Amino acid sequence: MPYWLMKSEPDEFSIDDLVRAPKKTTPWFGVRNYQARNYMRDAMRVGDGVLFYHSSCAVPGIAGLAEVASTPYPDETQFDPKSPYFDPKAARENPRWMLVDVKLARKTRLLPLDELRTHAALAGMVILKRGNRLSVTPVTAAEWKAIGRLLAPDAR
DNA sequence: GCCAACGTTGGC
DNA sequence: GCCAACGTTGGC
Repeated sequence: MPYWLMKSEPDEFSIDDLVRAPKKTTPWFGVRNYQARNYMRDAMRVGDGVLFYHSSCAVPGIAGLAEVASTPYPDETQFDPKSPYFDPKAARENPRWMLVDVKLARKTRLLPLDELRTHAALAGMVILKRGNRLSVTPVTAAEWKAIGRLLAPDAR
């Protein structure tokens, strides 16, 4: 599965933070859900496409395109007692939380959740399913392509 | 290993 | 701020 959607709360880390990041790359820290971790640890490959999604904000939606930029490695924040993501059960010799680096491809116009819902081609997206809370979800090639069209530089 | 209680997510 | 949905925890 070479395409993914990854949620971030813009108050915490936004597309503009990624634009400003060194090498326009960030470790995708703070994921504390096993299924989401497993996608990063077991399924992602360098170069996979990523939809950068803003959640828990005034207008949730896709804010940019990115790509997986590293193989998996331990999330440092799990070892830091001062971090909100500290996990007392994690140990350096036995890390519990793994992440990948995510590199910006380009910031796009905001493609709101409301708009995603209007497109039949996107009706099956995991993100649109009721009760979905997973912060990392697979995206199909067809969905990726449809979103690419909606986000083409000359698209509305 | 079950499952009730609890905590978190995230759209609204 | 509300609350539905769902994941995790912990007593048994």
